[in-house]
Amino acid sequence: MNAQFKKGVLDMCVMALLGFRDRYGYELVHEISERFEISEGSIYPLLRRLLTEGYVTTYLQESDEGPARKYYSLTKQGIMARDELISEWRDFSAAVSDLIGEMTNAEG
Amino acid sequence: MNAQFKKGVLDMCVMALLGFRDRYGYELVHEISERFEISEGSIYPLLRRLLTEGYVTTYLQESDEGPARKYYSLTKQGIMARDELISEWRDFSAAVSDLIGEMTNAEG
DNA sequence: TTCACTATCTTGTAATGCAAGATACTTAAA
DNA sequence: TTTAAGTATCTTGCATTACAAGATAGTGAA
Repeated sequence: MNAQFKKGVLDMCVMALLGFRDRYGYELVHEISERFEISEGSIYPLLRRLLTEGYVTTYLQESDEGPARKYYSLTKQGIMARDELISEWRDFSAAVSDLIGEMTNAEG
Repeated sequence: MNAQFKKGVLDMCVMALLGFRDRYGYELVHEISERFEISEGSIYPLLRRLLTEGYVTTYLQESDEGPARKYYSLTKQGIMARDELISEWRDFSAAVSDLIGEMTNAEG
């Protein structure tokens, strides 16, 4: 999988998942991995960025299965950023898919 | 428009356009600009990369309207790279759109 | 001669995914 | 006891790439 495709999209996916319910980093890695390849080295720095930008807040919660989990919760700013990203993604991915469709259908 | 979304996608779009017919840099900038925002500072270095990787060849052609145009032509390797990228893009963008759809429809 | 348009190219910066590795808790097998 | 597997977080440094900004240069019209 082309790593470049994921640039910017990962933020959006994480925020979309957090919009549904709070989640912790490890959970996000596994959740997204069901859709496409992703590594922990991408998610943890990304979550830190979202925190710095005020798009998420965090709280610790103990677990019976291992170390405490750090849950992430989407803020109002996060919701707005997410919605903006999703809107841009829809326009952009549609434009790209159109272009590809036109160029490959008409190919000589 | 989120610049991050374009990472990797621009290569694919340029190669898709070149798969239809040979084009020169300035032309590509304007062609792609009809679909989404793009600048010359992205296209010319990108074309140089494609050349280095053997995905395109070039030839000069004089013009009545200004300086000579450098046309880019897709090689067999370029065609294979393009097809691979397009296949990955289709899978990836579908996965992302699905995830977003599921998370925003079911939102509380 | 000045401007607009056409056309190519370079430099430096910012952003971000990821490999690799460190740390630490729990449980179960050897 | 020791070892390993699974769960969980975090950091460092690297590679890639879009783009702003600016330089250069040809053509044709005002």
